[in-house]
Amino acid sequence: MNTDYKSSAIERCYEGNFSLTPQRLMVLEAVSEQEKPISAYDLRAKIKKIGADLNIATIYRILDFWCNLNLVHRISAINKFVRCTTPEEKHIHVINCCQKCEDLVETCNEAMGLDLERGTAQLGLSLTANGHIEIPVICSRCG
Amino acid sequence: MNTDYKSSAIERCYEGNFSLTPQRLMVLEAVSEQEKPISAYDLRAKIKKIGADLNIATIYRILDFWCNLNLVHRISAINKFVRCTTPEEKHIHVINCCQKCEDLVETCNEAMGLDLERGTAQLGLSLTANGHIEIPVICSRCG
DNA sequence: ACTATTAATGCAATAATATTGCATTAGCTT
DNA sequence: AAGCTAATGCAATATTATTGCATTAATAGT
Repeated sequence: MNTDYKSSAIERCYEGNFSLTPQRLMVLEAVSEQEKPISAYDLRAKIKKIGADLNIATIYRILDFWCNLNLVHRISAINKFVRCTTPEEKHIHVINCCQKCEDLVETCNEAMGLDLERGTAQLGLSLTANGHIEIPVICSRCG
Repeated sequence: MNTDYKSSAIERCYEGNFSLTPQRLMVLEAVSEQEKPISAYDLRAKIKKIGADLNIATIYRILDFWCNLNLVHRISAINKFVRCTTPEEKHIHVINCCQKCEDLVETCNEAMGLDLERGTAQLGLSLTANGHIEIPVICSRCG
């Protein structure tokens, strides 16, 4: 877990008055070590290897916690979780997820975000601030 | 199930040389009667009420079939299925799904589609033709 | 019409994902 | 230290989805 990432976590917990418990930190570490999205159960197994045995409900609750702080994203197309690679920014998180290899590229494409915002506004809808957008793609390696 | 929808179904089966079996039609009917997304299990229950008892595996397989023909979309954010409301068009399907009530608005916003395509291309990725994009929104009623 | 072949469905078990309610523990506040 | 609240533990269960193999239906070739 790089410094920026950890400091983002500390900062957001501080701002929101949430406690940065050992379990929460452990889950965040484990997620952030991964390049690719990981399932809640696999994450649990991974954490078990380093000696801690968290109940699956705890795992889900903690993942949920970090998702709300936007430090983790749930990739619903594949029911897996991944660290946010642009935690320092307040923006619309656009996540390009390869349909074949599950590699992903997260961007903070301003134009894309604005276009989406405009598009939804035209329909009388509002883009949810905290959500992220998943784009199904084929990456260069798989294409 | 309106006429356009049914004719799209017939046409696509014909073109792809797929058979339009009673079960497939039954599932398509049941999905298309719904405004809101419905889960595979609820769909099964619904079909059961009108006298047919399809195994859950069959339900999934058939939903998958229609998803591939783009007449049904799987809304992965909520693990539910919904009829495509713009079946006649070949375009990028943009589905705005309300985070609260699960109401959705499907559009074929050209600008949005093009912008997404451009955005992914810039990253060396290609938007998958058959995929759809889910946009998390809050609808006017829930906002 | 008959047979061979393939596609679709049935069936049952099971895998994978996620949530619930309540008990317990940990961390703050006074 | 006592009281309060938030977090976690625990176990059961709900929900979603897939698998392998058997059976049936549809199709094509003769």
